Amino acid sequence: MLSFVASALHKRHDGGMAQDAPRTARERARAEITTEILDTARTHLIADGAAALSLRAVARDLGMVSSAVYRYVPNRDALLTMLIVDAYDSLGTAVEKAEAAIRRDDFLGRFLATCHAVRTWALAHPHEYALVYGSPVPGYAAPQDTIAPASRVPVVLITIIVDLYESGAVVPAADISPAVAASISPIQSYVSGRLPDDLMLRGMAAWSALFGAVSFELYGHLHNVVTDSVRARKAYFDHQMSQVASGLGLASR
Amino acid sequence: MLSFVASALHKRHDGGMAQDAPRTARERARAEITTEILDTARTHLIADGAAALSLRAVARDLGMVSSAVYRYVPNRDALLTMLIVDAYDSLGTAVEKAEAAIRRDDFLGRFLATCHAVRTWALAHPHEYALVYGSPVPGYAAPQDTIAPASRVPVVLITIIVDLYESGAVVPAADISPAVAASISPIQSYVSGRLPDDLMLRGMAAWSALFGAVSFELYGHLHNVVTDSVRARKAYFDHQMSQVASGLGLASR
DNA sequence: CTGTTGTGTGAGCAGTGCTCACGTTAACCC
DNA sequence: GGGTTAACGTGAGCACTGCTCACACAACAG
Repeated sequence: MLSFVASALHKRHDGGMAQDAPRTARERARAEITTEILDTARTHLIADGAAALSLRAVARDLGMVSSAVYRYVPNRDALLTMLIVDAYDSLGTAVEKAEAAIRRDDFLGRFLATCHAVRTWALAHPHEYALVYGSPVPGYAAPQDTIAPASRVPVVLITIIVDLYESGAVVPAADISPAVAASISPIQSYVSGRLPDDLMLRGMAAWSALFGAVSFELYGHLHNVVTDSVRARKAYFDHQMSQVASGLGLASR
Repeated sequence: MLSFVASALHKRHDGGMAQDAPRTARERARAEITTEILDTARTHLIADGAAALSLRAVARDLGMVSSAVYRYVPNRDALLTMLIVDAYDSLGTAVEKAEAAIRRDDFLGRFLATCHAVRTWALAHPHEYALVYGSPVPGYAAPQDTIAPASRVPVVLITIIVDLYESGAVVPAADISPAVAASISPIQSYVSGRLPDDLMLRGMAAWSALFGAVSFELYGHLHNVVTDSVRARKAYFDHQMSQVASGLGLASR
């Protein structure tokens, strides 16, 4: 189940959230106003995208003066970071929920459910997807707070592959070159080498292909390439992900 | 060779470029200043990214007043569009050149050369790559001028696959569902059905996987996943693209 | 030579992120 | 309760952005 991975990844996150509820009126107000700021910021993000998100506009909507929001948010970048964490978490829960609904021994089904959940979420939240998987704003370095929520989808994917591997349904190739094996040591240390290099690499290829496909569709690169009706787009995506699945060793059907 | 595709795609482009040289002094000056604006804009883009590109700053660098550049460029979006076309063309020539250097019957070599050229160009021009393959700015619709330069890389990939197919080295599967086949009718009409649906779909998967991998690396999603030394990143990419190639029916070695 | 058309100028509008001195007000300690 | 401290809200202000407009001037066409 790889629960050890999930717990390790969420430790910091849960720890930060586990602060007891605010006691004084001021702390209550601060927490409330902070979430109000985040909510209206998210509304603006959804409506107009990250580039158009203005701190002053958020302040206006909340009936406060622009400089007042700086009591709650250090600067615009920090606001965006909070929205990034939000988006990762929103995608993460959507994917986890969809994947959990599939019978545990239906590995292909679990993989495809994950893919569909990612695409569906992305189509429903294009600006949030772009904020997270699009080009990072210049000079912006992803802070520590984002890495735990960001790894929720990869954890789901890895878990599926670990389960698949431990079921014995797939035999990994052994001939991975040392240089390639060394290159993925960071991620391998997360799962404590429970997954053979070959399978880990194939999983990462699937991960990369999944988000590549979603990004292409969302950013308009399929224009004049794939018919842009909802049905056609879905049929195309389904087929491509089945193809990716077979590359993972998941028999189609 | 698919030259009919290339010529069809570049017709509009060449047609637009084929205007005779400016005659009057005024026209000469206009052309010269326009390219000067584009050049310094590109310099700013390379240095600070698209979001930080300021029309006023470009004007300052050129020693002219900000409102003067509006005589040459309708607005900021148009400037960005010109830079997008530039970037597509820069990537396109880099890829075409790298692919052309490989023996024509070495299909795997041609594919890998294409992949490497894309990655190398992207690493050398991160901001231009992000402008083109990153999240589109909100409310921005890719204008007609960009589609021809944008298709240069896909044309290279398709050409490789057509050559591979016509060599008889790969046999396509026939059982593509009608819905999936219909979904790719736009791109199939470009190559006039010269490629079986199965191979076209596998080519598009490769295309999508290639840019997915490059984007992940460039946008920092491999952080804490793949060792971030140049060697490791290259080894990882090489392996993943070989994997993609074998999905295309290109025997690895 | 005269009119038209393209080009450069500077002021100006509306908006942005962010800072700062200034009162106010709530929480805390004694 | 009284006094101190720290958080909070305010409005002005700086430097910047995209973009428009009336105006002056130079180059071109007739």
